[in-house]
Amino acid sequence: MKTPTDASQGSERRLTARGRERREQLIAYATLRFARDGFHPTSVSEIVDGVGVGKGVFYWYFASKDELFIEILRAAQQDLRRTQLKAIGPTDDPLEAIEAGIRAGALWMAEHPDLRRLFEFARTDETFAKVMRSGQRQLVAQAAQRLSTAVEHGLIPPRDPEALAHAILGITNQLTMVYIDSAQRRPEELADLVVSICRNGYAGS
Amino acid sequence: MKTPTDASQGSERRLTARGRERREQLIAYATLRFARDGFHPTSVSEIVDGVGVGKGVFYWYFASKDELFIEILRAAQQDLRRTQLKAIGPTDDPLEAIEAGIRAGALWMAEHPDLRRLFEFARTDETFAKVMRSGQRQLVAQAAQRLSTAVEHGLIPPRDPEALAHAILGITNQLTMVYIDSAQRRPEELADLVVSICRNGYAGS
Amino acid sequence: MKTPTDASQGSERRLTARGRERREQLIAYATLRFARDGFHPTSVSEIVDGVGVGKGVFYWYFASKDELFIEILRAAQQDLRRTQLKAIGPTDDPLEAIEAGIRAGALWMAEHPDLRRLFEFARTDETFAKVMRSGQRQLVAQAAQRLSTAVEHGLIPPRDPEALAHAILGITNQLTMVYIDSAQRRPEELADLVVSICRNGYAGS
Amino acid sequence: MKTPTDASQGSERRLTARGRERREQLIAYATLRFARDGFHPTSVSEIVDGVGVGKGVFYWYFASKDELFIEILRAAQQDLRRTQLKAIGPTDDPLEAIEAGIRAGALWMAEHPDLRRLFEFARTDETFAKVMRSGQRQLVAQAAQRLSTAVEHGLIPPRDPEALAHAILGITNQLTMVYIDSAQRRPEELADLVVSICRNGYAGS
DNA sequence: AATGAATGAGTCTTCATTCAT
DNA sequence: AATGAATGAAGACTCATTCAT
Repeated sequence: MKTPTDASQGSERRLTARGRERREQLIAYATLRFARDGFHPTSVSEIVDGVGVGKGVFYWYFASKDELFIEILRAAQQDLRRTQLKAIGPTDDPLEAIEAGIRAGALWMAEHPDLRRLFEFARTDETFAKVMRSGQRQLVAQAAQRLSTAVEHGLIPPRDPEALAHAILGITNQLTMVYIDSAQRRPEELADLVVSICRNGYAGS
Repeated sequence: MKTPTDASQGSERRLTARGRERREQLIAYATLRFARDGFHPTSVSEIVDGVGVGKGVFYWYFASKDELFIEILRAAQQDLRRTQLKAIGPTDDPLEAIEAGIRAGALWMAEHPDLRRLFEFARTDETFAKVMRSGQRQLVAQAAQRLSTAVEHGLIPPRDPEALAHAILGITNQLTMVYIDSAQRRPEELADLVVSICRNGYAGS
Repeated sequence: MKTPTDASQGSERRLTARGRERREQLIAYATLRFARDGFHPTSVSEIVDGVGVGKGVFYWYFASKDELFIEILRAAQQDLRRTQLKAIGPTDDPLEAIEAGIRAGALWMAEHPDLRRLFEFARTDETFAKVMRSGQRQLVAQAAQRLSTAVEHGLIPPRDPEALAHAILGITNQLTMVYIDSAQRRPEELADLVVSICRNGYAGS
Repeated sequence: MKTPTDASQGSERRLTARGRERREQLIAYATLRFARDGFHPTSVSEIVDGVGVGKGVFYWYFASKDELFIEILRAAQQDLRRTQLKAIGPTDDPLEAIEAGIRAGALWMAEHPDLRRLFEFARTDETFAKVMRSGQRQLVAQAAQRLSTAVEHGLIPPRDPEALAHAILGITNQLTMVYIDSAQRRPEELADLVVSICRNGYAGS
């Protein structure tokens, strides 16, 4: 019925330099607050007040609170994937690639505790779980691919590569959450720990 | 003229049989809805409507929505711990105990997908994270204790037992989430998978 | 997704005597304000403030502002139809019935200027036009039926009875609007005038 | 720097050819949307988006949304009156003039369904009712004048000419609304129907 | 124990309008 | 002439909680 206005259009509106800045400012501040207080408990009012702009500004840049959150999630997922790919680089050794991937993932999580929290919440809210599943699928597929190759080359015992990939994800999430949020370990230490446990489990040599 | 202390006191009020039933009914329905739609998106109105009672009933049995949720969380955590302890039984073999604990944990998660989802959300909301941390601390302590023993006995290589415990938790959560919610594996299969990966990691024999 | 709450249920909720009173009070005041200031310009806040209750009360009794308006329209249309039928009574003479119908319609409009204004607006807003069309269809059908009978009996010259019914409606609306809102004529006078013009047009004897 | 009087002055600013075009474009599109969706539900944003210009443009050409609407109404009323006068031409026969006026009015309404809808709404909103009343007064006065003459010449039975004029208006509005919006009759047919009913009522020969 | 009614702060969102460029 | 950005009051509606009965 109604022609959508403002940011509600599917395509992004053309923004000036100042506009792009404002947008980033809003995203940054919202990320902070969503991570600290939760998505639902953080109101749009608090966000615009925190940034020091009028309420309309928010809706000039984002179609809704949900859309902003989804955008944050998407960008973060993409950044994680890219960081990981860059870290792995052009290796031929599958085991090396796997380890590099795990390490890069753990480091990213350690260095982006806010985004990690958002991921965690998003998985629990059906509105955002969809987005998370799609992103996670890609992440897991990448890892599973490399694990599969390693199995074929006889470098690791045969086991469901997808399950392994998920296990790695679970370990990374949990250890990052516990040891980074409590500041008990530095990112590099943490990454080493994650790699070691992923590789050997509790009984491995 | 009755003193309207209601449920606000920490101690539970004395309830008739019917009262206890009502209370359970409310808890059960709320758990369902919190798991399906999320805690914040589910209103008290929806809960009482779903159960078919007036709004006052809710506040007769629970001091607040938050308190109800906390109670659900506490009871679930306790049930998980007890289930695990019972499954382990009076073994002397640390390795056996560890495996039994992991298996029991995975099974419990697989059989209580709603509660698992609530756990997941609760960890992301500062209001409930406190409760979760305390419960998780106990769970991890139990596991770490056994892992520590196994290390002392030379049954497994020396590694930070607490980190291992967390890793086990992470693997269990992640694999249960993925494979149970998507109905891809039966609980027992899933438990085997979790045990196997926890023990060996991806590279272990 | 969400189970509807409060008045959003299709069926009316069970109300106490006090509740029914409140409801009527809200309807009466809203009718007044919608008629005086227009539907869109009248906010729900103004309505509850005018009645002296909290904002939630409105949504306890009505699912939305739109629904309240539709209910007002429906009730008014029904009242008009019933008033007209009662006024016509069990006549055998078609001409008499037609005249009685016109007179009753004009009187009702003259005595309910607020509702007449609401009708007028409702016809111009696609959200409510549907409701209006359905009510008007019934009204016109009743009149057309009687006109058709009169034609068959040779009491009036043959002309499209439905068109005649609409013409009667148009005359009634317009003359009531002009002469009642400006207080230039009393309802009975007005009704006589409407009947006379409907019967003869400008050139008829 | 220029004094930013903009369109706020009563007198129109001097516009270039391109400017005049833009203005007409905005008026045309706004008319469309106001008629289709209603005045209140159509936002200025939607209008400028629909035309494909920035928001400032609107306020360059019009002092406000209300003013734009009033201008549309005024222009339409003027066009209707002029069309009617031109159709009547320099007749001496009052009856012929009356009929020509009715026919021209009905035709105009049939050919401008959007404007007819706007008229209808405008009458129900106190902000615009003033404008409508003034325009309608002129229209009715013209018709009443001719009816009065016809009465004096003994061409039609004596009846309040102003009331007759309003009745004609009511019939025209109602029949146009019903039969044009539903596309059941062509404008010329409709005009014939209106003339016939206005002349004879339902009982006239 | 339980209900219907009520509260009112708070939520997200819209929108007419203005302004700097 | 025109644009993107900004304002902020106002809008409809929600909801945890309380209260009288």
